[in-house]
Amino acid sequence: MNYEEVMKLALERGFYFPSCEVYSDANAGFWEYGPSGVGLKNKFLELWRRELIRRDGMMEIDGSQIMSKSVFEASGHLGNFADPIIKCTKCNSTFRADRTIAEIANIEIPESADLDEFDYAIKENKIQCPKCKGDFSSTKKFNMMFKVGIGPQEEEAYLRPETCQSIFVDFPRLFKTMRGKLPLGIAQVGKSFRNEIAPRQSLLRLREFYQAEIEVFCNPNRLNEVEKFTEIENTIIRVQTDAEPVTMTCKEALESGTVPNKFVAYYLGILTEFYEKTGIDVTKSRFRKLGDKEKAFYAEVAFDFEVETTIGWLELVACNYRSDYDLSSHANKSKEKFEVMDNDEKVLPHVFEISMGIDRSLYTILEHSLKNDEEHERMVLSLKPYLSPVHVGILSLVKKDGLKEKTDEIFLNIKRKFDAFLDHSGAIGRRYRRLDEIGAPFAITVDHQTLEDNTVTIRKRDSMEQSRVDISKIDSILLESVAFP
RNA sequence: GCAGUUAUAGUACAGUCUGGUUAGUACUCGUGCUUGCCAAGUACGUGACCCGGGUUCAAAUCCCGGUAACUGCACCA
Repeated sequence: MNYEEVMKLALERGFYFPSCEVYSDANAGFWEYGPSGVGLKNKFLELWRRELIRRDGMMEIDGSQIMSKSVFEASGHLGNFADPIIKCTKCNSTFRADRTIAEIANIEIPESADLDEFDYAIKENKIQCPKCKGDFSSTKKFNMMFKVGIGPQEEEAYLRPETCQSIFVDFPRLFKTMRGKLPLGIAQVGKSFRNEIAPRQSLLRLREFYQAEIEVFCNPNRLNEVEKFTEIENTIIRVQTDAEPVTMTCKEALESGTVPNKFVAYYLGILTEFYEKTGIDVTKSRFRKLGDKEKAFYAEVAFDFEVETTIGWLELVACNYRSDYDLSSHANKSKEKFEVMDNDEKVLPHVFEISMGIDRSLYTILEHSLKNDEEHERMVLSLKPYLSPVHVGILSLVKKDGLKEKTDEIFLNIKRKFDAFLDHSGAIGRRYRRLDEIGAPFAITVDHQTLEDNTVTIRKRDSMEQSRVDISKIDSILLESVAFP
């Protein structure tokens, strides 16, 4: 299904919708999750915890969203997370100063250069607006971080532009108190904030968005000593270094040198296995190796995990080998020690990061799962049962003759164990269709026979097949069917 | 941020050009009846002109300004 169909479903069925929509000054780039969206998100994160955090023995933290100025001085975000921009005084178009100068005058000025340098180059080369030939204003820095003022003095602090900085600054304490041993994965789920110039396409480019980030701290001298590698050596991944993605096993990726070491290959493998279990079609995925110009300022090697959707390739996860960039920066700035012992060796750990965009992942799951079943004239959201916001609909065939009471009784017995949805009203077919659209894998219907022999029918979402089971079996059937893999 | 397009119920659309009665339709949603396993029928009901200003006796409709969404460009650590 395409973006429009997913959007319609999201609005009609409570997956997500614009923030503050009743007010006309609502800003672009902010969206909220409704009940169905929260259900899906929570279950997605539970799967993430199972498949990555627990599988690899990582620890999870929950840090502050507002962080002090020093953090971002050290991380480089105050210096580098800003683009030099110039604005045309005539038509108001905004351009990147470095790129415009490179394009027109063929002069390369690094983006981190002094602003004077850009102004000088623009003046010397008489560079004008490519659109209207107007003159440019002087160069300014546009920083994508939101600044906030703390306390009555409004002291300078920032909303985090990525969740991982808490992981870096917390690393010394966590390693000491939680009996850390390299390699050590530390994870965090939470919101990040970026003042995007042009937010677009609902969940796909937000100003306030969810990330699930993992930072794996490792000994850079032991990147090929990964025992767990055998678990994923035959897992198939798709890697793109040139024009087209190539399908290969993790072992082949390692041996061909496509992926630099066992350590990175292992995480690309378990990440792919995770996404396969979300129901995203991983044959439409790729790890795209980024060139030097595309990489973030802190990354040494970078792979973007991208998935093909109806609106093109979508970046869901950034995998960056950040080396010791972050820990040494924070060590220098804070004067704290970040080295740790790895057996007898004292090392400043390197970091491999798996930075997942949750909102984009949820969109992709919805797009890949939503099907138009033309034969039965219905939309079906074929979510994996363990990701569905509603596990089971509990329906009475009709309200009268005591069926309602019997249905209520069944609902009462299972509503704390499963995400169950009770519905008595309207035609039975309509109620099935509604459940199909929010991805409920099962519907249990109470009919007249139920009153005689204590059996109900269970309907499966995808096949629409029904079977009769004893009420006493409902628990165990559901337990097995909606369990995480 | 630039350009173009658009903005009417939960959703999709009509009406706007040519200002004028109670803003219409479909689906959805709620209640009743009916039926009794896949969006049926039937009756009733809830629900909307993006925001602000201007023109006018009168503005959903015309004008100006904002905001948002879509498309393209630019941007995307």
